[in-house]
Amino acid sequence: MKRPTIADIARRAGVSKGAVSYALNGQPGVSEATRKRILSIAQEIGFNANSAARALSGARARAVGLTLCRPARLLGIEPWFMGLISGFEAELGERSYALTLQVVATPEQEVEVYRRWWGERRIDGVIVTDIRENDIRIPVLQDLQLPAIVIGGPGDTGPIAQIWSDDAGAITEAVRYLVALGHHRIARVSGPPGLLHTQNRTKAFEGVCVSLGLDNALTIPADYTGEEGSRATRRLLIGGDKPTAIIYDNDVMAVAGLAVAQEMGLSVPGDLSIVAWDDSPLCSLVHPPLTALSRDISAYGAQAARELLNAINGTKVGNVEAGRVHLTPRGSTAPPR
Amino acid sequence: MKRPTIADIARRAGVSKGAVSYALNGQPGVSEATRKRILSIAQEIGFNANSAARALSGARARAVGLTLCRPARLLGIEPWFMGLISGFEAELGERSYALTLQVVATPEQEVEVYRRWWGERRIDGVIVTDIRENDIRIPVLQDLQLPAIVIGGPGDTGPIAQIWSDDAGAITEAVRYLVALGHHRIARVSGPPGLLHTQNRTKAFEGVCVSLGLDNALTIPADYTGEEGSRATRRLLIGGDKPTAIIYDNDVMAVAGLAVAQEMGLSVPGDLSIVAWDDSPLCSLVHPPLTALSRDISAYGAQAARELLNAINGTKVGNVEAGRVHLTPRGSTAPPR
DNA sequence: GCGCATCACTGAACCGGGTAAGTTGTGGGA
DNA sequence: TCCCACAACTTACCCGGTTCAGTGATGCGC
Repeated sequence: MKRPTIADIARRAGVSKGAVSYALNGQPGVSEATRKRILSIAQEIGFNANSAARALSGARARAVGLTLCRPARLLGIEPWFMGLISGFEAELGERSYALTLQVVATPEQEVEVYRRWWGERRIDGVIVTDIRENDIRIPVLQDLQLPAIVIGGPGDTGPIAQIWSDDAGAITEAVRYLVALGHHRIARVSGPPGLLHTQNRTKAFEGVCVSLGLDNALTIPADYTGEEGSRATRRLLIGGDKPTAIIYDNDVMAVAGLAVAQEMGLSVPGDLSIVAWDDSPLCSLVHPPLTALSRDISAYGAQAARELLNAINGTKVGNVEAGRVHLTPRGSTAPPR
Repeated sequence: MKRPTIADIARRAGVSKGAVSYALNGQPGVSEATRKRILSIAQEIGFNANSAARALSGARARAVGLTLCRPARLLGIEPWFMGLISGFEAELGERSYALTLQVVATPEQEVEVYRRWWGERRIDGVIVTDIRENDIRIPVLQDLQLPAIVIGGPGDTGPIAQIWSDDAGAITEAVRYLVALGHHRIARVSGPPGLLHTQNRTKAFEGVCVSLGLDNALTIPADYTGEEGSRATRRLLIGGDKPTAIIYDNDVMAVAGLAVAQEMGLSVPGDLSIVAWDDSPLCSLVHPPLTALSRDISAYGAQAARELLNAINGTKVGNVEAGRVHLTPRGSTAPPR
């Protein structure tokens, strides 16, 4: 089955290729009558512009790239990325941009993928996640002049726009809530300490604990996986000065923490309160359902996609804060016994 | 920053564009010495072939497409798709094929996406999941002559190759295991009844139950979400003739079922044994960890990608069965009280 | 020494859209 | 009546690879 081209349309409409191109792209240079005729022929024969030809003639590839840099076993379970992806899609699909995905193991590989994509002209821009301090990807993107949007921050990303959510406000709300319930010994199991938003959260957590007079606020670093979440939880719960509440930096670790508590015969929330950062269906799935810091990840992704498309189209893009994070209390938090 | 092209390489090497193309693609027509010179220049200036130009000149787009047709809230949490994706990637990345993703709401939209991709020459082939009886996508793919591989089956997909895992063998193993533990009343909570592999599993489940003399084997249809998993579990557990073991068609519903049991004060595995189909980190995350029917989803995805690439390259592809499914006993199964 | 095959390359035509520059045809104003 | 402006096109070239038909030069057998 031969794919229809603008030449086919031109032949049937009795005009030149150029006229068809103008008509299809809403450019001036054709009469309204001709434009209508051309559009209806295009519709009739099911015409879709060859994306390669379009991309080749200086225009856009009409695709954006996303690299996923997580170990495979975590990728599957963490709802975060899929939430983001479905948010991107909602926005990209509408403007018929495609999303190109690549799973990588290290930031170095990520840089290589960016370079290749750029060289191949495969994409018009990229979405950058899991930003670190002095992230090696930033200078490369600047060098390639590849439009980009950074998810996570705030931090120093030079001219590349960022979008972030109010981590400090969120953790303040969570700690205040736990304190209001009567908790004094609150611990936190964090994500990878190299990540910028982990650092921001840690700073904020320590700040609010000091300001509320909690002196033994402890953050144990982990890596978002269930294994490390369990390990960190065990470490916290076998100590003498056990916390009565733990805040986890993602849902997976929180669920793992809940399992450890149950396994050790502790009652949740009686003996231990649990708060998960980033709500997801996972949190409501377990028993008791987990109190969580919720934000609309899909909307977050959609906003990021919009900003990226703006950056691609040359609109000046500033740093933006995404929608608010709020605490969703569920069964995993209560006053300590 | 200007992207290097083969013309740049040609100029520096003092040969024609054509010679460079032959050299880079390992075609005959250039001497070994010239080829080496050209390759080293390409390396030096960081050349990457423009994918649009390549795709335009009759060659491949070097990309494959995957549509995800699940409600957004399920997409995020079900590890299955991400497992598949990371498997595809492992294979595709090696041959520098890109993966293009699109989230859709209905099979009709999926068909439209296929048509658009094909018209735009954006992809060389597609991976089709969640196959149904008389699936509307099959005739469209045949019509477009778009290379494809169907994940799931076996079933009638005409000339399009399929890859599936041994569902019948798996469920037989699970039921035999539960019977050996002493269970007589075994129920199952299935995925959407419209899906081909749900039907295959249901048929096999009923078959093995009859052959083992279990007369009240009940399958309650659900849709893979936690909500429906909970609902189905409640329905099973409030009846008079309660099952002592439940097999769930995915991990999410199994975890939801576990939560319902705990909420109702039932002990797992004392009062109720639980088996999850498709193992994932989620199963080991909860307490007690779930006995599961494990298969290497990532390897499954990798194999599917290989088959698809074969189909794209015109190699005859037959239907294949993926690696074995095996039972991984964990803490959620025990003899009934 | 001649003819012929082979090698190593060149030149040019494609692929299918985008777009600048050129060409009509028409109407209006002076 | 002539000139000019403008709409409504057409023509031709561009993007950057791939590929096929040619073209010298070389080697080899007889």
